[in-house]
Order: sequence, then C-alpha cells, then structure tokens
Amino acid sequence: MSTIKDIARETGLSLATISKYLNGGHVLDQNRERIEAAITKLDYKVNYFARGLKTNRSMTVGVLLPTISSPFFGRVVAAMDGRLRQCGYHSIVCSYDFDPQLEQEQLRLLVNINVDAIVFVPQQIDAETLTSIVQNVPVVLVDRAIPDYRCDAVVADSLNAIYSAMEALFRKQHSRIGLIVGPQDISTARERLIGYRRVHEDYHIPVDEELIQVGNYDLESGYRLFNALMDLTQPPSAVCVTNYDMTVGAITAAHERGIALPEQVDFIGFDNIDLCQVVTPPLPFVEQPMDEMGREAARIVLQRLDGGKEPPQLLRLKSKLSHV
Amino acid sequence: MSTIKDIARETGLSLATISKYLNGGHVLDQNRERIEAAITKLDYKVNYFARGLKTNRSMTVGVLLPTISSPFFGRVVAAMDGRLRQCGYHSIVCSYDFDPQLEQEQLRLLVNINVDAIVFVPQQIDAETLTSIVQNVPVVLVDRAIPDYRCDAVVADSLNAIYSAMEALFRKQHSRIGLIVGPQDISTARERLIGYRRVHEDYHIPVDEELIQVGNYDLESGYRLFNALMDLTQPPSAVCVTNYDMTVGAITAAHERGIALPEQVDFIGFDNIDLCQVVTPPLPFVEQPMDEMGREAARIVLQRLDGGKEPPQLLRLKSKLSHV
DNA sequence: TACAATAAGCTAAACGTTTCGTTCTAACCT
DNA sequence: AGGTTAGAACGAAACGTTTAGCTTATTGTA
Repeated sequence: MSTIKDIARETGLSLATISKYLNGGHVLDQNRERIEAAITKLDYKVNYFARGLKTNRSMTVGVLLPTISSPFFGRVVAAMDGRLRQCGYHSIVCSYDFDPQLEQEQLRLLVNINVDAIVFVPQQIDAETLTSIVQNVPVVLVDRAIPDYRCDAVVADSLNAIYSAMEALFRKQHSRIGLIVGPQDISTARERLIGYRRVHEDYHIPVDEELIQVGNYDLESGYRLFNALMDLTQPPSAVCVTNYDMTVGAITAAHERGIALPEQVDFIGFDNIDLCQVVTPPLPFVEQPMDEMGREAARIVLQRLDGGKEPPQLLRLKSKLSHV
Repeated sequence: MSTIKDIARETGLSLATISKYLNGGHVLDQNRERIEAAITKLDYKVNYFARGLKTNRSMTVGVLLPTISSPFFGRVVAAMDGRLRQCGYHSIVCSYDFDPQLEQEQLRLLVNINVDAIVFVPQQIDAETLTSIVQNVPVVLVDRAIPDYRCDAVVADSLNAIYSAMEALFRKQHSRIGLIVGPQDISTARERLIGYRRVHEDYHIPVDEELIQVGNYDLESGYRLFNALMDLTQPPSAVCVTNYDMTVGAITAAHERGIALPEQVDFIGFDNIDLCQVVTPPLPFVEQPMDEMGREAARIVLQRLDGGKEPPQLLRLKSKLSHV
C-alpha cells in the first residue's frame, strides 16, 4: 500500500501539499496533474484510520434497526443514505433482530467504530442505558421515540393517520371496526391504538374491546387476528391493519375465507403499497412518508454534524391515506 | 476523551503494559485491578482509528446486499453476524438498492473504511471491475456467483431445488407446470430455469415455452405472471414460483381468481416460509438453507482472515422441499 | 521601483495506539 | 553464593495522516 509519502517522493512535493490537494485545497495546475498522475500510478488511497485519527471524523453515519428485512425501514434508509451521500457521508447499517441484548451491543459497536452520528430505531432500550452508551455522538431516533430521552426524532403521525382512516370508515357508516395493532411497548403502536380510541370518543361511538387485536407485527399474527375478528359472534364490518406484514396476513386470511375486500368487509391496510395496489380492486392503505422520514433524518443529522446546537426537535410527519 | 496515556499516568504503569493488558496479555493481579479501576474511573475506550492504524485491522466485515429489505438476506446476514460476533468480528451492512452504479460505489466505500473482509451479493458487476475495486481483501460471494471471478462463494443449489420440486409435481401426474422465475442476469435465477428444462428433458416431457414466465422478483410480477399463466388457452395444472415476493403475488392472484391452492392448481412457493405455512392447507415451498448459508459464509470469512490460503471454494448447499 | 498582499508550498509536530528489543526483579538451581 | 532464567514492565519508534506556523514566489499598485 502506498502512502502520501510515496506521492510526495514521486511528485517532489511536500506531504502538506499533497494532503491539501486531497482535501480540496488549491494547488498549481501543473502540480495537480503531477499528483493525479502519481496517485493513479501508485494506486494510492487515503488511509481511513490515519485520517480518522487526526480528524476524529469518520464521515460515516451508523444506522441501527430492529431488523434488516423490513421494506419500511429499507425505504427510509435508502432515502436517507441518498441524501447523506450527496454530502460526503455514508451510512452503515446494523440490526439487532429484536434482541434487547443485541440492541445495546450494536449501539456500543457503532460508538466504538466512531460513527459521526447514529440513526436509531429503538425497541426496548431505556433512556438511561442509551445515555450511558452514547455520549458525544448525535442520535436521531426514527419511527419511534423513547420516553424521557431528549434527542432529535422523526416519526410519522400515527395517531392522526389512524384517526383519518377511521373517519373515512365512519363516513361510510361503519361503526364496528376491527383494529389489528402492534406490540404496545412500541411507542407508535401505542399511538395508533390511542388514535383508534380517540376517534371513537370524538364521534361518540362506543369502543368494543373485542375489536382490538394486538399482534406482533408479523404475517402470522395478521392472519390469525383477522380470523379472530371474523370469528366473533358479532364481527366488524371493516378492519384496519397497522403494518406491512400483518396486512399480508390479513388479506390472505380474508381471501381464504372467501371474504371479498372491500365489498363484504371494508379494509384499510398499512405501509404495504405493493400488495394493496396489486389486488383488485386496489385497497386503501395508510402510507407513511418513508422517503420524507429518511430525508428529514438526514437533514437533522447533517445539521448536528454541522455543529447545530438547537434544542432537540421531534418531527411528526403526516401519513396519508392512499385513497378512500 | 481519555487515552491510554491517562491510564498509564493514573496507574503509574507504562503505555506498553496497559496496551498489553488491553489486548489480552498477562499482568500482575495487582496491576490488573489498578488498570480496571482507572479505566472505569476515566471512562476510557480504545481509539478505533489509532488501533486500526497500527494493526491494519478493523475487526469488521462489510456486507453488501442488493436491498436491505429482504427477509431472505436478512436471515442469512443474521446467522452470519452471530457467528462472526463470537469471534470478535462485527458486520457492517450496506445496500445498493439494485443500482449498478451504487453497487460499485458501496464496494469502494467498504474497501475505503478498511473492512477486513467483504461478503457480497452481486447483481450487475463483472469480474474485471470487481477485481479492480477490491484488492487484498477477501471476498465471499453469497447466493450468486460471478462468471470468471475466482473467489469463495456460498450458494444454494437452485438447480437441484427446482429439479426436485418438479419431480414432486411430475409424480403427481402434472405435465404442464408453470414456472415464474427471476431475472436472467442473476446466476441463480438462470440455474433455476436450467433445472426446469433439465428435469423436463430427463423425464422426456416437452417444455412449453409459454409456461416459463420471467419476472423481476417483486410482488407485482408474481401477481401479474400468475394471472398470465392462468389466462393461457391451455393453462398449467401446477405452478412453481421462485422467490419470496413473487410467491406473495402469486398466492394473492390465485385467491382472487377463486382458485383453490393446491386443489385446483398445484403450487410450490419459494423461501416464503411464513406465508406458505400460514395458509390453509399449508403449501409446499422450497426452503433455501438461509442459516446455513450465513454460517458457512462466516466460516469461510474467518478462515480467510486466519490466513487460509486454500484455493477458493464454491459451496453449493442443499435447498429442501418443505413437504410434498 | 518598491512594497504590500496574496497564493503556494514547506517543516515539523501531533493524533493514540502497538510492538520490538531491552531492562529489571525474583525465584530457582547447583 | 553465584549464575541462570522466566516473567513482568518499560522506552521508544512507528503507523499515515492533518494542520499551524512559516517561508518563498508572484502579482498588483502606488
């Protein structure tokens, strides 16, 4: 591996000049050419470690997700990465596979490898632990907040999303609407349930607790809980499902029972753009602003990396109902 | 941030001794305690950059995937990461979102940040480009091979997987079997098609080209191509779909048309364990050995990092048909 | 023509580790 | 008691950059 010294020797210039050029500084045209030539000739690459040691920057943003196989997070990260890349930063992704132990470990890893910022979708961790692990590195929470932890966060407005979905169904004269919601230790899943209750309150429609089914965000629970709803002595006339995988499960269950969506049971899915659009007729779904979440997360990260000292902001982005 | 020097000062020991201890060396019990105490007191953490600069190792494995939202790759990576973690290595994931430009860029990034090895699911890149980007870093290909590129690779035996799936259907007297297969620039998708043709040859059953539908591995194409098969003047009596998302699409299409799987049209899915198991009756599917692929990839990586100089190996792992 | 102002390049010190070769200490043997 | 040896600790150099402070060359202006 050749170093900056080799380039200096080859070109007859000093280390400082080479370094200056590499970092975007101005050098004489003639020297620029010489340096370029030497770089290609010797196949020089800057040493990441040496640079990091001096600058204390890695130009790298760590991303920690509950799982690596989620279309939702995949989309958010893609949007974010695109934006960061434009500014010379790169994303590095880790997942903890829903394991609370690993959640902390991976966080420690990111800190250890000196990422300049951390974008984090938390699950179990509490404010205190997070504080103790991460110091001096800006953290941006995505999709979920952590109670009592002060930092930037970008979330979708789950409460209003469900609220409008319900309103749409109320307008169509439904008053018994099934809800398949996620684990209640996830802040946004809680919010979705709150939205469900609040809209009932506001419209003076009683909530039948039987209609609230708590799943764990996977396909199987969507399938099982949709069936559970239909097996009630008094089944709902409409069902709203609140994430990607459970939407697949619920639609499959409906199809199997020969229930025509949305004619026999009205239906609103969540996040699963592909599936909801592909079925005939297309089904309405709540679409969280994935690209916007990614872009905003990137914006905040860049702002912090630029030394921004504003108080932490909680950004609540609007979800939208695909169509009614 | 405190450094090893602070620990030395605090304990009265020399840099060398602290470093030795940090790297697992033996020191007097009394000193060990002093060092430990100083470390917690000063909240010392080794500087990743400085260590890397000296050792030329990052203890980090870069993983590059076509997309970050795939249950298949997610599972493979999880298995791999678990194994690597046991040996003190960590995985760092990037994706190129099916973008050939980004595929190269991300590869360069991984090289630049000095990962010790690269695990790579390639799509478009050719041997020459890859060679020019990655030098002196062991590469392990996963799921797909690259023509003319000599390196370790771990793939599932797609050819035989499809072969056995077809045999199972032949045994049930099907002779017109639809195939929904992936893009033919992906090596394993090619193999799956070859397996389809070969088994027909071997069984002396003619191939009707109409029955071969080439999709692009997403939900929509599974849906559309299943419908295309059913719309043939002479539709197949069984259908085999060859990845996760297209399996969702195909099952949905079948359900919508009121086709009972597997009674009216026999069916074999791929990879989508959740969905195929949840439907009633459960549908057979080809299950690629995701965990094994991950573990084997890790094993090879570790072997290379340990200086292993064996010739590159192409590991072809057996897929299995869930049940008949 | 002389002088300031600007641009370009240089020297050398630092960043925080690891590691080689050396020195010190104490235990063991004959 | 003298000599040997193993174990522990040490001193110092090196890894490949960046950057502050300085020198030299060039240009424009009075």
